[in-house]
Amino acid sequence: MKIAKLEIFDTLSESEKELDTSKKIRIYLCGVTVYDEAHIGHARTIIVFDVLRKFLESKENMVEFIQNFTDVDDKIIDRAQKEGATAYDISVRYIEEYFRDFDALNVKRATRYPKATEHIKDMIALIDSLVQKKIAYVSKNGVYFAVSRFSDYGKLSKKKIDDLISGSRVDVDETKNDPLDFALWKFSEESPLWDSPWGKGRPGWHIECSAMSIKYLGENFEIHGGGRDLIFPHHENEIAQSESFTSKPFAKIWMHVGMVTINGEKMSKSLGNIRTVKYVLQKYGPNIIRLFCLSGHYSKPIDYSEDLLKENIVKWRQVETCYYELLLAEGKNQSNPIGETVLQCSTEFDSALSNDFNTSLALTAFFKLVKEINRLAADELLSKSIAEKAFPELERMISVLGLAIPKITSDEINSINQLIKKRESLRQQKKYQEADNIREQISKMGIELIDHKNRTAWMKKEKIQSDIS
RNA sequence: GGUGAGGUGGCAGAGCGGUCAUGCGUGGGCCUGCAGAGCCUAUACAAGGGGGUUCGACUCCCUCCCUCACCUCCA
Repeated sequence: MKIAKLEIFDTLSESEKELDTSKKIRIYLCGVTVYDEAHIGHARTIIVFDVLRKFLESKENMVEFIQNFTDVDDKIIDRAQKEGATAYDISVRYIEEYFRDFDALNVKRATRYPKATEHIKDMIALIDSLVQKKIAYVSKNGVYFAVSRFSDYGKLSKKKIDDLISGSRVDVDETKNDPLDFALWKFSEESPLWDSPWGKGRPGWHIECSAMSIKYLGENFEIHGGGRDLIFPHHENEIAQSESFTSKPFAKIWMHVGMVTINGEKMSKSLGNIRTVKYVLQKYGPNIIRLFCLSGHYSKPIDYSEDLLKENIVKWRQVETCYYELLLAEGKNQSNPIGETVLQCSTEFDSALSNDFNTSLALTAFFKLVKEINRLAADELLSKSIAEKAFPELERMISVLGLAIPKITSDEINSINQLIKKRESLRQQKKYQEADNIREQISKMGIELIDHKNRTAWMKKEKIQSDIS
């Protein structure tokens, strides 16, 4: 079933804009510069877009999702020099690390991950066109985009050129015609470098996204996204380059994700307050991180704290319980006390996400269903037939949110069932100590028993290091 | 200084011109051999300050205060 109407707040027009879902939805997300470990700030942006994409796909939309790797950059070169490695070595290493982290976070791989270094020709072609149009000029240190030649400059970040100049902290560079002009191509004699019609060197940062998004998604695609901190100058410059090149509006919707803060301050390497994805993954696992990252509206900042992460452990346990209660439900029950709730929660879930992608409200709907199922389960009102109604919808929400229930094998199931039987008979004989020993034994397999009045259910618990219980 | 986003109960966090979600936490009770899960119930002056509009504002307008982000690289 397709979504009736999906609206996303567009930074450029400062209003909610309807996403055209009549055909393939093209999304370009500015990815990471691969010079170091990814942190939770990166993770939030990428998880938000991952859920957006999964939501769209769950609604039968075709999505083409492109996320770049910036693999040529001053930071990469610095890092390489420090380590006596090549820039290439560094970027290859951190791309590998990237996939290790984000596969573990259950992020679906993008349609493709273009790299800057593999698109030098496309960038040169774009720059060349701008030079021909006299929108870019060749100077002593490189090729620059002349901001004065693009009258809409500042439209995305709502900045006025005069304000930018007066408040500017940019180093005065006499070789530029205007302090605001930015580099499209930087001359250099040191590796990594490529030939260009203007001289050896490497591309500026912004041009890669213009070149690659246009190449893979066309000149006017649906959504261009990234962290809020990219609005200026990165996305502003992309607009200037791209629209000067194509003479068409660039992305239809600009979607920006709020920063992850820590003690109220932006998480960033330069402030030295980052928590790497690896660190948090090890302590909390992917599901807790995802619930945390989706707990507030994507456009607002979210403050990292271990207390909040821990709060999500409780919630995650409820999801696991719910999943297994449905999985193991048995027996017949004519009445269906849950059909309405399922439909209602499902509708609320979709409408929350359709209304500027409100994951916070969507989670409320999701947990409403989870709690209702758990309540029925506790009262032994779940039956196979009810489970069959609720399960697909629950699984759909779980998969849209990108959560992953720990898998269980049929061998495990068999041995668990046997142990439960044994424990049951011991309990009937009131041999509680022995029964508890078996519960302990099962618990070591990562299984928690849930005693109901007439039968014992169980669930497989994800191992979470920071879970005190 | 400029631009933008915010300030909601112990914490997190939505929506909304009128009945102020929801979750976590906390108190009491129930269920259980115990534990977990679950249930019932209670809990909070909730809205940064001050004006205004309105029959009525947390929600609209003005003003002041505060926080954060961007203006250099940044998701």
